[in-house]
Amino acid sequence: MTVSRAINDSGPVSKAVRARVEDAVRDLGYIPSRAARSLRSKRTHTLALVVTDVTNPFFTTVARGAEDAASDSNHLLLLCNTDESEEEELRYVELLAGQGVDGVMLVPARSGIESRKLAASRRLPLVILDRRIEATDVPMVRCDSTAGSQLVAEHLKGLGHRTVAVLAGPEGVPTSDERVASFNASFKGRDNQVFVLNGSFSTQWGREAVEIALAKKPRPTALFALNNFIAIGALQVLHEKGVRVPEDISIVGFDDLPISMTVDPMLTVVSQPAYEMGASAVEVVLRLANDPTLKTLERVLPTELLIRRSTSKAPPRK
Amino acid sequence: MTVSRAINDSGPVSKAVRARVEDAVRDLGYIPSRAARSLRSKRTHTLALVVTDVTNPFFTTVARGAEDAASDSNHLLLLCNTDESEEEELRYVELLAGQGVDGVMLVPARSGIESRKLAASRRLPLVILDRRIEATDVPMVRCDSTAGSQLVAEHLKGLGHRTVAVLAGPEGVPTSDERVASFNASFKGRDNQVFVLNGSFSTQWGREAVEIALAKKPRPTALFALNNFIAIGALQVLHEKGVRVPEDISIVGFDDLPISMTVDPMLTVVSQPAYEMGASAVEVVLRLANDPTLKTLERVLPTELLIRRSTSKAPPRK
DNA sequence: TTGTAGGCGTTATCAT
DNA sequence: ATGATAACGCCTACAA
Repeated sequence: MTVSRAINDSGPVSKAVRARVEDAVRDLGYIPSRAARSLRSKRTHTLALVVTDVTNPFFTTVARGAEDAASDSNHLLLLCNTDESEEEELRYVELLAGQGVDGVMLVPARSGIESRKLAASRRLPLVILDRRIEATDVPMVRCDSTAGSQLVAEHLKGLGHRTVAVLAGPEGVPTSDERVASFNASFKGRDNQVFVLNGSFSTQWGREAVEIALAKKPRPTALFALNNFIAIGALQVLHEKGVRVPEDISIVGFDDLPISMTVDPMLTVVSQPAYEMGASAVEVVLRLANDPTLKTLERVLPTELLIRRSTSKAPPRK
Repeated sequence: MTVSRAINDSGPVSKAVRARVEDAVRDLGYIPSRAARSLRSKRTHTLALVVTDVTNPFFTTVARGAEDAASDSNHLLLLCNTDESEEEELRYVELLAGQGVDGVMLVPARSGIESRKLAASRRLPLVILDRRIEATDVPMVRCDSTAGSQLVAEHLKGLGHRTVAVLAGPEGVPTSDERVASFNASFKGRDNQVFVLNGSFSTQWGREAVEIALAKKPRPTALFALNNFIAIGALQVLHEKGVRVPEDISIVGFDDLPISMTVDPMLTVVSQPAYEMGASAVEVVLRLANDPTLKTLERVLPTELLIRRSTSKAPPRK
């Protein structure tokens, strides 16, 4: 007991004893057992980040922000990948609940309804990350996708584009649906036309989608890719086919690639503060852990349109 | 007790009782406490991956490979970033030891000597990842950097290059030193010359290093960047200055960028099987956890030289 | 087939 | 200022 007090500064300990304890700790290489501590305190000093795929530079950056913030507050970070699967998501949340993590930051595959129920029943602090869902009883940390899509719509309209193909993610995934909806709403106009192509958030789909888009009549003069992978897949195919960007077709992406990963950043994109999102989520989930009665809050981080060289005036119409 | 048996199939339980238990589990949403289990069993079903920076696509991919493998064997994965700092590394390993993780996969900042001592004294299964260190008592999973560098040396020699600048990482970091050494050894030749520029594994250093390299006399006709960030930084500056690749200068990188992240992969690189490395490390660390007497083994994965468009014949010498 | 006792390593609480 | 006791939730060993 005295040792415990000495180590944790959790009570009075005489100088002499404290010194003896410190010596012993050093000599024995003693490290307190987290398992035992957790058993007593119900705290594991561990947070979990559940994303769809860390391999996506956007989530990588979120993860780094989260790990830094977690580390600052003396927590460890568990990383989980769901690959957009609701079953995987639920499996992880169950595992994490049993693990007794202090909090979970979740990028929900769909509505996250099961995960939310489970977390609620286990009093597991849960924060929804990146994606907006229909719920008022969960804290959310996300970016302003709506504003981002609106900026894109304005930008393209301003350049005289009338026909745009939206290379979207899976129908039903909130991020994708939301971006589609707000783009549609803002782009609406007398003779403006939008083709929405739903697929997946992958390079492969970007490659396929751009082929489909190019075959549409009338042919779109601009593309709006709803995430970075889709944008890259599309650019690859355009490059291979010799379709010039932006002379022949304009393209806008969502989610920037880290500057440290591109030689010649030319893609006009909506960029999101990924690192801050991760850090912010940790802050929110820890606050929730310390005060479960916390009024659920929604933190919306600003997006930004970075206009680069992949967009230009629409060609004159015949 | 009967409940425990029912849940874990660890002893005889009558059909009737088992059913009742299952019902109760469902009704109550009961999930066993990992903390308590760990306290008894000394197993946490958690592994840790300690890298220098997840943000590096190479480590991102390693992490994904590790998480998939961990998940397959029913383990969770903790992620830690050291930013090449030995203190951070040791801090994490201590934390992880206390946490009682089942194993640690470590990309050592330097020699990892302190971490290894600590792990050994705590009987914490430890696998060294990616970097070769001077030690025979630790399992290692890494790529054949030496062979990779040799391939680069042969390739450049074959193209007639005589003067090469190696844009290296920090002196003392095994990966960097090893690549430098084996490149030097293989490139050696009558009037061949190598400038080694030590810095850090960052885009920023790539930018600086290329400036230094271009100022050298005689001016190098080829650059060898020892990781992907350095290569990108170098390419950025070359691009900005209008130095043409490969007409004016050839460049080779180490570590590929995921194909899903480049529009026009043009960089000749030594590519490493990052995903397999992560998966392999999990396999090794789990084997070690199950059999601490395991003869330490070294698993060396093959590297590959992907010749693309950033290298070409050296210009004729005056 | 089921149940009891005890201990894993901590720490809150109540003595001394 | 220090120590004894008990309990966190689980599971091994041993009865019944």
